[in-house]
Amino acid sequence: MRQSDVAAHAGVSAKTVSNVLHDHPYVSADTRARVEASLVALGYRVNLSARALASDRTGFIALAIPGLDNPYYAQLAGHVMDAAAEHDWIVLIEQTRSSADLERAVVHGGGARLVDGVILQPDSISQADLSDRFAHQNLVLIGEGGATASSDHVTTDVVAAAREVVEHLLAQGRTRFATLGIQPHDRADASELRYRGLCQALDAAGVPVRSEYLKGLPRSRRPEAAEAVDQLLALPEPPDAILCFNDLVGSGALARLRERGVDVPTDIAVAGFDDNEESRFTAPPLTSVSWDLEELARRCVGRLFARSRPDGADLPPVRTVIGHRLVVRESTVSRS
Amino acid sequence: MRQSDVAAHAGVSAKTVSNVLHDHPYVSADTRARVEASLVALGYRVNLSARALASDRTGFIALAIPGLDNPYYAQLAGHVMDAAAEHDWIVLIEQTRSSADLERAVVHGGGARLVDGVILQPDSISQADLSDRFAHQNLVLIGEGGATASSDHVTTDVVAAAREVVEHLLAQGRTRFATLGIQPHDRADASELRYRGLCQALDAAGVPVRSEYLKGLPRSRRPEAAEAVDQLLALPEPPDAILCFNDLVGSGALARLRERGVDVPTDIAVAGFDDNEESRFTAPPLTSVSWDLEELARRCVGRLFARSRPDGADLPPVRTVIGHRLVVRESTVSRS
DNA sequence: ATGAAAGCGCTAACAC
DNA sequence: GTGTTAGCGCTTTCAT
Repeated sequence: MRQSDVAAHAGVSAKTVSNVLHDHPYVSADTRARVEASLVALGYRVNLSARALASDRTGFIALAIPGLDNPYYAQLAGHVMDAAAEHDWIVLIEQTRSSADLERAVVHGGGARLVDGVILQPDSISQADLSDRFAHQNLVLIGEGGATASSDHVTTDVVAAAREVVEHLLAQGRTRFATLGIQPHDRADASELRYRGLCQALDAAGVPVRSEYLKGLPRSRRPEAAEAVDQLLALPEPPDAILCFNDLVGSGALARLRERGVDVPTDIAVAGFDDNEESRFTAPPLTSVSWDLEELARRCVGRLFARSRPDGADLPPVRTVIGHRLVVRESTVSRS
Repeated sequence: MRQSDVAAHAGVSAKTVSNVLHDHPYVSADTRARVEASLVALGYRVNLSARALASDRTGFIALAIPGLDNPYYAQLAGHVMDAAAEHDWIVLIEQTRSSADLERAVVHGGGARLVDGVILQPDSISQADLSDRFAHQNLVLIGEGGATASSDHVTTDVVAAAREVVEHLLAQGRTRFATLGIQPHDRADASELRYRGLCQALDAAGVPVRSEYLKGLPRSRRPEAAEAVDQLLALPEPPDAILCFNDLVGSGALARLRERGVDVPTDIAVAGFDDNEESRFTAPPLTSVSWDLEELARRCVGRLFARSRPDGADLPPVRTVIGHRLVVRESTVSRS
């Protein structure tokens, strides 16, 4: 049951058992075989607590995300777990509920230094807020924020993505652009950066950005979208396109537009971000930006792994940008 | 940083520090105050690995679910994490991907006995398959299965729920009942039990169960539902009601019916299970069964907690049934 | 290539 | 009430 039991059974010392377990090079083939047989015979299983105490590495990493109720994060979590498993890491999921305090707590070390590293998707605190003195050594930031952070950083190019969506809408002849959950000077970087992409595309096309069309949302979820849609429809000249913070907002907006008898995309086109599976099944299916989440997860875990190695702590911070793809569906283009 | 450091700082022994940390009764108010001051001054944080090694309790519990990509499980996970936090437990999420092997592995002890207990939602193995010799001591089964298991068991009354849905549909004048992902003799208990409820309601009403209307699905998700819907529509006499395994299937079915120009609920009524948030936003909104997931989570964690106490291991297995509620929406009843 | 011994930070008996 | 002592099972120098 313990290593020493296995050692006794195999007629070797505990150290040799440990060597076998860790694929240590200097073990004779003969000894290795005997030890492995005993391992199996006794049904040995490491005690991870003991290993962690002795080695000062726990085998856990934390993934701190706003919440699992957003399918985007749930999917991300799944990919991170898969990527982590490749390095024999177990993932602890921490829901920050978009609380800045909880996000900071995670950066500080998450309670009781029981993780070898942290992957944090900040939502309420901006990159700039994560000043260097707070930076946990083994921290990877996910996000769309600027390159100011001193930590490793795996990000999407959300400005470009937003620009592409808007260019697509412009190509469909749209001119009155509204947003849901996307605003300048938003508490969340993610909102602000989408706004920047919008402006870039509109400025290039000479189409004005009209502030009465820019609606903030208390939370970026389906139920919150409905009221904002009502406000847009109440305007003297309603928009003919709505750019939504993410697909949850898009889903809520589509439902409300349908209730109100507005035809999508004829009257108003709608687009979102994240490409949730649901968006293939909404009425109509929702045009969205798809991120390469598997790549994102692999990169995050990879950075953590690199830093956890000997000398890894000295590596300079790396910024990685992962790809995206605009998925056009019938919420922006009528089926011919 | 360590307890002994705190002890030195406060001028007491490590044991006293430990006593303070554990709210041990016999500590003088004065000593307690001094130790707590030192705790704060030195920024002490327990080393959970050391605590786990010494106390033989890790502070972790595992939640084994098919996958986070189903919002039902994501929501459940959130509730379990909240309930666990009340007992200072940290939740390890294990995705079984509905693999019977992985589910069994979890029951066997989940890798490296690093959890104080396991909450398992079996999907591929039936309750009967979990024979006693496999039963982990601290195991709580979530499910709709029978009462045969020898472990603690927190369950919904899915038979009654299915019966209620069907009674509701019968009251709307429906007579030709189809199913998606619901069949007799299904590998999954969950499917079979829904079927049982269907039969009970139909038998009582004298409405026949027609086997050509019962469609199995490879997986209970949105994409899988479309093809099965096509098959139903191709029948000489299509159904006028579809009972879906869960809301994901319902969502996929609604999308396909819409594409095919079938009016819901006029031509065909559709109902599901789980009451995903999405179901309030589908076109039309989906009638569904809502479980009290928070209660479910609290009960599961509560059983684990009871068993983890001294003498808790001797407690007899408990079976708890949590409530449900039929949420009627426009997929079964036209807005007047 | 293998063994001996120390110690990771904490908890739990038992003594005082 | 508080201190002393002895491990928990593993890794890690350092010998051999």
